Amino acid sequence: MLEEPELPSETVSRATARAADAVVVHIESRISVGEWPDGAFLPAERELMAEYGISRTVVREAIARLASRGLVEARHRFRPVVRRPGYDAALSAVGGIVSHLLSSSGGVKNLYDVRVFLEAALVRHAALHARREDIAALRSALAANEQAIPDSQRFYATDVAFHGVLYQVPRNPVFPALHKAFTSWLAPHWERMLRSPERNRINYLSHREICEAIVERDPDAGERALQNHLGAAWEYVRGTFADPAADAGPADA
Amino acid sequence: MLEEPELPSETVSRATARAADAVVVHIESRISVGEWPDGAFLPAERELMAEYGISRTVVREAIARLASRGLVEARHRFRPVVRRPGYDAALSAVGGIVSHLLSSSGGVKNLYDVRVFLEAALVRHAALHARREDIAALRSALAANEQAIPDSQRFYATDVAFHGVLYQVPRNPVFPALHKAFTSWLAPHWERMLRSPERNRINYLSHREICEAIVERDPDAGERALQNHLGAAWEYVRGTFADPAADAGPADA
DNA sequence: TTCGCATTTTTGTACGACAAAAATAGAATG
DNA sequence: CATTCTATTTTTGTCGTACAAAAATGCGAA
Repeated sequence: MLEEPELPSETVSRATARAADAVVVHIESRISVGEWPDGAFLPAERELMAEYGISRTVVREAIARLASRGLVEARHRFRPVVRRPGYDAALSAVGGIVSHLLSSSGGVKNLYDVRVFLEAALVRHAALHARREDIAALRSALAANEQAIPDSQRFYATDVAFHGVLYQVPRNPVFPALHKAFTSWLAPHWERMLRSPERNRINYLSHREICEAIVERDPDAGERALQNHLGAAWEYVRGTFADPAADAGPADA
Repeated sequence: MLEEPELPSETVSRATARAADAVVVHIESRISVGEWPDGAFLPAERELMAEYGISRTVVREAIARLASRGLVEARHRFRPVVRRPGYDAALSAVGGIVSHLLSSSGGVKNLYDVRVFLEAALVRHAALHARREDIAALRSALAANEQAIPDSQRFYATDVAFHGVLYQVPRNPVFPALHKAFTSWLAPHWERMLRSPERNRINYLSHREICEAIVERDPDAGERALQNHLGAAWEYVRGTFADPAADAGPADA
């Protein structure tokens, strides 16, 4: 069924294209066409060799490139698994660089500020456009949050879930993906943050304030509450990493 | 059946990691330490072979992985160039996946909506926090925009620049990187959009409205103006790509 | 000096090989 | 019969070598 796929090299206009590039493009198209459904195994390397008439070197390079682009998930010594790209796959692809950026001066602060900025806008949006089911989800998450106050471990999970509801309100799949990305990127710092039921209680009250503002359809109050909430949280995580430039902020501990 | 196989994605904790992984990590550290400054050439493959005592296969895989993460820029048949990762490098790393997402149903709309959402928030922020120099930059961009009305080519550039000023106001390098990413991702669609001096004039007037709202410190008016502006633009680009799900919006041409 | 050409280096690709891990088949057991 | 353990076959990760083509380099000529 698969005759020589002809490896057209016109895809890359400049310079002589790598052989692997054409294979990458072709496999990409086969994936997006649906020849291999999400979760399917890619053919063995030798099979692809035979199909495309290329050496294993090229096959491996092509697979590596596909893996780096998130279209296949290649675990060590396992057959590559086809992954239809999603918004979270896209964001996990940046994970590597982001980890570098986070270790650079001010990286955490920059990323955190973006999160605060985005989430403040999300609260405004929720206050103006949240539907009944959104508010129900928010209240449910808030209740779970309250019940978890004594258990810091569980509180963190419900905390993340509460904020996650905000990302679901716009009904745009990019936002939940962003939420996942933010939490996974910033999680290392949060986990080092000292926790306590008292601290959890304060955070819970902030969540309730945000929730109430949304219910009251008051975007300004919601935005203010969220900025206070996350601003206070920043003061707590600030000490968990050594970043000389982090002190550039309001100089008070 | 995919049972969750405990996902051992810890890069190097497991000893069974790929040989290339260790090399990648080491080279990463050498780059971030500054052993090779930005723009320097990476040593030849054979040299790295000798240094790390590994085969060329592994060297090449390591370089490919570094390239996919944006730490080196490997052009065909040229020595890899070291690139200190920045926020835009991070976002260009997602480019590959995003292009797939854009071709999927509703992908353009989702991304565009996120842009509108973010930019609306940026306008609010600018209206509340723009400094004198920000407003000067905004006015300057607006003037350039006005002068470019007859020349659609140049108008597009000044259009992008005007919106870019909004991303600079928060003084957070993530935002300009996002602006670059958005424009490059959505550019193919914009370029196919038909343009005309009349259309340019309308867009310019929208820009002026946004600028005035910022100067007047009126976030609500600014947000409204921007949403009208980008909403109208969407109606114009909507026809430039064939996406059946794009008609889910208000059904009028 | 600068330009053009020949030589060397380096990259891209191919082929073959082998150890180790995974996948599979087959035998032993209840 | 189903199940578990074992042996065999695949498959992957890595290595080595080889060679064409492109780039880098050096060298001679104008």
